[in-house]
Amino acid sequence: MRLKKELSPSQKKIYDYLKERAQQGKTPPTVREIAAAVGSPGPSSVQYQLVSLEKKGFLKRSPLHSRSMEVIGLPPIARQAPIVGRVRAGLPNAAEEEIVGHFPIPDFFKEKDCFVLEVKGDSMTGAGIQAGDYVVVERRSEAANGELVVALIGEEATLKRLRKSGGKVALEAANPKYTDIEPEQLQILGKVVGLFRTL
Amino acid sequence: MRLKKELSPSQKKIYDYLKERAQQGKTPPTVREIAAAVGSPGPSSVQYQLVSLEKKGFLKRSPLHSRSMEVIGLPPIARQAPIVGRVRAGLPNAAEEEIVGHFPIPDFFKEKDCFVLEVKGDSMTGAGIQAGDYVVVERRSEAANGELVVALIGEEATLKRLRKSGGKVALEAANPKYTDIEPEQLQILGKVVGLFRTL
DNA sequence: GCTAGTATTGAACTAATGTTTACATTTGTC
DNA sequence: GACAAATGTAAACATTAGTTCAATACTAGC
Repeated sequence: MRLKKELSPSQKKIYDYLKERAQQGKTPPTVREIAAAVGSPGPSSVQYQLVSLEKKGFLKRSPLHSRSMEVIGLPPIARQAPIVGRVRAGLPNAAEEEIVGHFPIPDFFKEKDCFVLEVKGDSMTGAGIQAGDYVVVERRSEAANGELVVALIGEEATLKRLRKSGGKVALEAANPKYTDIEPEQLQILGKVVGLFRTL
Repeated sequence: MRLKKELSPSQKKIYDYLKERAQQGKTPPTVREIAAAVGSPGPSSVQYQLVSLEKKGFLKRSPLHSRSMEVIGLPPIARQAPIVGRVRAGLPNAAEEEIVGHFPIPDFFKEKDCFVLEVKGDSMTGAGIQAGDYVVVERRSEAANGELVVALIGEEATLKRLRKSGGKVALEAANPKYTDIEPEQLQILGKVVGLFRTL
């Protein structure tokens, strides 16, 4: 997009202001707020330019509605998944988990119901997951053989690989230090779909 | 936060509606829009509840301004960094890169000027970075010994580990398949600070 | 210099929006 | 059942905000 060439200085000023507001997540401004921001004494000049900007395709507005302007071409807002500090037993949808923060997740996961966990131990280093990593977990109660899952064993949430063979179900660590677990009762909280690491 | 206990049904309806709008990135609604959404025939009932919600500390509003309500306690908007498809030579701040998308990045990087690259080759598998990963890169023109950097060699952007010994500078792959490079001209575009992988 | 298109300004107008008031209805409590 | 508090409704009011209009300056091209 080669904006600068097509926009007059005052149009660019207005456009940049709108973009800034949008990226900060604030409400779109009123015409008079824009006027104040760009140093125009009245709303009419801004109004004129807004029409121009809309004609050129940089804005979308609906007439007769307050603050109803939208900059075209900005990335949509990122969804945030809760970082749960401690996963509780019980309903997987319960809002009663300990939410210690929020983590933005990419569009791939748009439709999925996800939460984020900080990895504590070193039991999955063999799968490329280290302590301190954040894993994105899709909530589901079942998983296929070989998938990385977050499972609840007793009161503890653990990150393991699921192994199904015959009627048996096992949770396998990816670190030889740990031995496999074959729990009597297994509640799967979700499947690991993403991984974020700070370097 | 134990909302349900403290909010009447209609208050919760309004609160949820406001939260939904906010999380979708839309503009806050007008009192009458809320009324329509929750099935109230007029604006005054909603007005009454908005005052209650504000008293209870769930909202912040500034009177006499349209659409000026803000749900308290929502996570701030996530910053998005551009995914650059091809890094060009020249100014590191140039807006003329090929932006192929946007990627949300966590708060840690709030202040930094970042961009995101999709990893192409397998030259860094030894450092736990695979093809298909997305790396978050902080723009800077210098880096210390041992840091992972994105550097420009000729026209090509590559992901390597920087080695400085004496007066010499080398770019080291983390895969024995590749040999080190000691370029005559080295332009560092940034330092790798984060990594995202889809599993 | 002249003209056409563009940009700015100030004032006024109208629709939209927040607010208030008074009254009806529900809900909970004794 | 009676009362009080909370809630829902309806209509009017006041302010804000989007829009229009006429007048004026500014610029580019001839």
